[in-house]
Amino acid sequence: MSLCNKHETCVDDALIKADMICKDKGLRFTEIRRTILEMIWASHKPAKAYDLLDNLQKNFSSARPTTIYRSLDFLLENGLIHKLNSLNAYIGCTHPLKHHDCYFLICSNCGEIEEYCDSNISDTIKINLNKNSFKPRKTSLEIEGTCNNCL
Amino acid sequence: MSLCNKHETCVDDALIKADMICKDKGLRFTEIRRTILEMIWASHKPAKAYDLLDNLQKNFSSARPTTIYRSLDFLLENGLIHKLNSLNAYIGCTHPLKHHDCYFLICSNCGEIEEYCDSNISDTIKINLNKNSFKPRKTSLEIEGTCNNCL
DNA sequence: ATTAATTATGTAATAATATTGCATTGAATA
DNA sequence: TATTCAATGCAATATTATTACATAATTAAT
Repeated sequence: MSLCNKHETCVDDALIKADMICKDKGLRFTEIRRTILEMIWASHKPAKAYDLLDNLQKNFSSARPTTIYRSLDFLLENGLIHKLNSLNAYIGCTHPLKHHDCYFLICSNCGEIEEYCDSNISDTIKINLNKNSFKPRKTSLEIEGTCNNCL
Repeated sequence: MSLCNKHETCVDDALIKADMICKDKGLRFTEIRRTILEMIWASHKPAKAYDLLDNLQKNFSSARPTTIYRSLDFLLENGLIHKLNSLNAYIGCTHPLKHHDCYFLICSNCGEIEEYCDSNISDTIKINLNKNSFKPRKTSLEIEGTCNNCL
């Protein structure tokens, strides 16, 4: 939690942004989807699908794995969350409006994730892919290590 | 297969290198481990654990999921293969001797993987992590897109 | 307003990926 | 040869994710 210095507001911010984005795109931000996004934002730790399911079932007793995965797909497709492939886990996107490439610093000591967007890195990758004539669609960069706080 | 222009020898090369590395480090490169590495190298497509299992059982009928995962762990730990987190699949390492950071170009059209190692990218990442005082241990960079050949 | 079309959810089953724990075998070492 | 440690055998189970088909809710068309 330490890397978030305004956790009281960051969840609300995320939900408000999500509302805007969905309204804008004519998407249905249903109660289930909203609840799942809220649960994901509740910590800065990566959320696991079946933990989300357990939680969701407190309010939506009919929830099943599909319920979760369908909502996760929705949230992923619309840039509201990211999947951390190396952890099979999901985390809220901090900038769903102006979406550019971003990567993740995963602290294996405290479990905290930092979404870090740096155009230097994206640019370097782009330049080198051009050299290699590869046309990228989706980049996943996950760096496991020890964070600032834990050092 | 197209990106490999000497497939007859590349599998053998990989096995010879693996032999050397294991001998050097005093590791036991058992028949099972060798067979699995060979199966992984048989294509430049990512190998799935349970496909490897099916294959392995032809020669080692007692093979079970643990058999595979234990060998995959061995091969991963010793830098002989990589795991592609975004695909839950495994691929041979092209330079197990001089190991530096490397990343993967995944063509979603033909399924081919290219292991691409570029110090520009690793350096840029390192510099930016230093700025951020994060101490990296393991970097996973996977780029999905369309390869040279398929364009 | 009513119907039709589309999207979201309910529900069950199952697939795909991976791990745990304990027993046994085999290789290396003392 | 006895001992130790590493590798494998084996069963069970945990974790992650998808498929298929039915029903309900929302939106769009008439």
